[in-house]
Amino acid sequence: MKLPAKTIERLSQYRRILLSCQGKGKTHIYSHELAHLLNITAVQVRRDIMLMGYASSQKKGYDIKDLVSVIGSILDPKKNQNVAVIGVGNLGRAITSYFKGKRTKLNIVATFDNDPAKVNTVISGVNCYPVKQLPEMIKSLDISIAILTVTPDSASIVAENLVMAGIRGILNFTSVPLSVAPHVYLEEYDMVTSIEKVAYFVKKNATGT
Amino acid sequence: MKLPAKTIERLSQYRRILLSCQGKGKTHIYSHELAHLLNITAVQVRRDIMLMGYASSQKKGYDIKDLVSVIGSILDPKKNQNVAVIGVGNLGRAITSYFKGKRTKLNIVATFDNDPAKVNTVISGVNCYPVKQLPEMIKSLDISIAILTVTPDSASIVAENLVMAGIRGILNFTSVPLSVAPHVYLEEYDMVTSIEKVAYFVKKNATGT
DNA sequence: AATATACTGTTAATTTTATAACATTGTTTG
DNA sequence: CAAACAATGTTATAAAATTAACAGTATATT
Repeated sequence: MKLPAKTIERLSQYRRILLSCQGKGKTHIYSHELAHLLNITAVQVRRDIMLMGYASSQKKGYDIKDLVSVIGSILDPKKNQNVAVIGVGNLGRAITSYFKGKRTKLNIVATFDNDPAKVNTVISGVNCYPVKQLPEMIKSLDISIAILTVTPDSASIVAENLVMAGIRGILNFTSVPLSVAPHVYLEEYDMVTSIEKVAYFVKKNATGT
Repeated sequence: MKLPAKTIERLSQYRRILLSCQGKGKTHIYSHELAHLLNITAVQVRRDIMLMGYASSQKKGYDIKDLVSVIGSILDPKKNQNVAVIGVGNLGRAITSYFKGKRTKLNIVATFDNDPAKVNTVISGVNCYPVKQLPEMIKSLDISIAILTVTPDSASIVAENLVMAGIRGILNFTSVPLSVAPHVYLEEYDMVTSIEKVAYFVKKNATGT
């Protein structure tokens, strides 16, 4: 089964919404309800669900528990995937604390920083190691995914080390575009670009063009 | 001129790269050089540049100064656009300090928080106001864009207040999908989704499918 | 000066993503 | 029970984004 990348992104969002509904005691949900909560169309919801191969048994909407389980069977790994955050600045801390405990199969198990004041401290329950120890810790903790929140000047070299240490996926929050071997999945996100994009469309709306 | 949203995102990235090259004394750049630095194709670079309506005068590549100026003429507003960060947690701080001084026409002029310990402090040179003062400050400081980094439970209500106060664009970093009036440009980014996406493709690569 | 080279600018084709259309089916209602 | 209704599942169409193809042109080369 080969799902579109955009569908994968939405599955993650569906699940969060569904879990939240479940927490409120809801057991079933209509496609248009889910759509409304995410500001997308009901067709898109149904199509995504169809692509997963799930079909609602009733006309009372989708069974939330089933849906969560199906999404989990697609998104979640069989065995745990371990994640590291490289760079314990404000952003690294935000991500670590934000993500902590969000998913059971996907855990942040280590953070890394060069600052001696940060090394060996505990951030949201996760220990901070010196960047120098990246290779050994990646192996010993079986870390497959790295979240990169270091300063721009060290981004490239750290990424290189990550790849050499055997990392399989990188989520890059630095402003430096990375280049990695093709077997490493790379996702980049840049906040300044997002802000500039919003600014552009705000300006565009204002001027009417 | 109506440029694709994806092109707008890339223009922002082109500019950053170009400015960095300029800082190194480079005056001209080939499409394939720029492409390589961003891990995209040279065709895409040329196509984006074409869409802007710019043409290189020489075969020595694009004049960097000209390109930066053309991109600026598209992305930058005539008069300053003011930005506010709502929610001074780790993420809010990260964004504020990260963005500070990055662009001349786009400035973070205020932060907002409910925590009395944070109110009236200065974060990266920007003053923090109580959330209660949002409406008046948005007007008096002429803020058109808000970056939302509050806790999930208050995201919706804060967004509503922002819209009522006359905000024109929102960049939403909370995990709560927002719904705003159509005249407000909304961009959402969720880190957990990004991490889960990376995890999915790492898993998928590993299992060979 | 003619030819090869290397790059750009543009149109065409392809791929990806989203939307629309519609047939199907359970549920409700008169 | 039959008709109307409301929801889903699926195919078809449209829109957006990327990639490919190729013509055009300045520069370099012999």
